[in-house]
Amino acid sequence: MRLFDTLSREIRELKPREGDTYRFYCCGPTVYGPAHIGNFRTFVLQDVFRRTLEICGLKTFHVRNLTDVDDKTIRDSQAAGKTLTDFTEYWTKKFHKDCDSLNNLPPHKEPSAVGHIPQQVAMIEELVEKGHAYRSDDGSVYFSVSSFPTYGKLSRLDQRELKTGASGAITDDEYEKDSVADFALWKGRREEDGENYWESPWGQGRPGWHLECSAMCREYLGESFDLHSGGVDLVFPHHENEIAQSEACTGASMADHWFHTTHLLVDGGKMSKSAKNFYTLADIEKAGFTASELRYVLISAHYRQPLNFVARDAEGNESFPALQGARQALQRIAKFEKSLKDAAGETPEFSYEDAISLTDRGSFEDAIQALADDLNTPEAFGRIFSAMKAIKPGDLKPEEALREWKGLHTALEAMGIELPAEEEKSEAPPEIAEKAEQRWKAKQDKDWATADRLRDEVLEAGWEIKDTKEGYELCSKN
RNA sequence: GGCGAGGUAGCCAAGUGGUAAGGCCGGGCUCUGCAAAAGCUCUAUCGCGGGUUCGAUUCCCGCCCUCGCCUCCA
Repeated sequence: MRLFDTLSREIRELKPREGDTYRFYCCGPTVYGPAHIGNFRTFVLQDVFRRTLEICGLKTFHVRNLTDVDDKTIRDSQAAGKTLTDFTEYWTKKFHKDCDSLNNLPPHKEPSAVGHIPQQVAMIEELVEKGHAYRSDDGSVYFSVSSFPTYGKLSRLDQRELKTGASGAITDDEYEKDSVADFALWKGRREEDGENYWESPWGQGRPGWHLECSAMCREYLGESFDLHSGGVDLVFPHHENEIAQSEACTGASMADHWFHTTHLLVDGGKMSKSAKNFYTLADIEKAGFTASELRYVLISAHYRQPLNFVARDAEGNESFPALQGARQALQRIAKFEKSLKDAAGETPEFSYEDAISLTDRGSFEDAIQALADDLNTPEAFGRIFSAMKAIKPGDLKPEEALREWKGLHTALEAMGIELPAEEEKSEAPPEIAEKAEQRWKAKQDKDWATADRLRDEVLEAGWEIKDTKEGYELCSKN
């Protein structure tokens, strides 16, 4: 598999450092509220990345952290009148439920910042010892950027002029540091932190944000590992600072490869609560769409391209045309899958593990290859649809149909796409079923006026009559 | 201001130095009493202006526009 590397700015072949297991770290969510669809673009893409690696024959070791202590978790837990732990556990559960709905494989390890305070403190001690960090008067400890000559290599900081405080986020009276570029490894306890503090050699306080990832990477993946991942916005400062901490501490190169996903836009603009275009999975489901349909949309653009999530139609109504399109496309694939299944006669159970071990993907090999080439999900979809067009299930021998069926499922598993279940045919209320039956009789008698009237009545009641070769079907419109 | 990404059909979105995948929507056709469903099929010269080249959407230069980052936002 090949993938673009942010550090070298090249598409590079992925090779595990050790054995046949690819070991990587993904920056996870800060659990202080529901994750939004932009967050999930990243987490879904990371999941497709992992699935592709595994289907390409590698084993993986996937670590993703939970940030459960920072300004926001402390602030919002206090506002909610809960302990930090109760508060973050609540949002962690929500996050896991959403990931599950979206069909993301759970990481092999999911460490949390609060669960790794000793490791973080130990790392700071090493950094202080080695002269890369200093304590300030308020009990905080800062990383000295000037002590780390290659600082900025990931974000090409050496080539930028930092506009100090351009984001408006610096409030330099809060903490005392030598240089604006320095960042906190440990934050001295403040009044507003309440009971959320830990003991350390520098007094009571809590770890800085960047540090947790460095400490947990080291704990579970060692000094050097295969790949580190996150959204583009993490390139600077978060990942830059992680590199500085880790490499200053261990002297070893932190990660061989850096994988960053570009942001999602909503209706061409940034998603924000004030613009009322801020969506969570719950919002999508409330609007009548499924997590699977959202997943389709989230991987419909290449990960290094901005993805424009269209929520409003040309009239400005919030009708989610992107999700409607996804629904149609998924239904088309589902129908094709059904026709392959019919042509094959019987089809076996086919799990993700089966997909990993399958070597003959038939006509869908091309789709897998598109994923293996810099995770080109839109190209993969294109190739799936092209293959579907080329295959005539009715003309295939059962064994050929089975082969294509397995190949299709493998391509879908690689992207984590779940097909919609077949439409419910029965379960219509008796009076609807009765009308449909009367309509069928009228049709047999060629009494078109009566037949059409009954069909319209049934339709108004929310059920659609579809004639088939043998008779008719009743489908719920809901 | 600095750095980065991007502008491809109504919408979404791949890709390529030799005249552009795929999906949605829409049109046409087939089938059907009609309809739905299904199948087939049609719809772009790639932001603008130069340059390099036999030839550029693809390379270079300039311009316009959009988006992101510039210290705790995936």
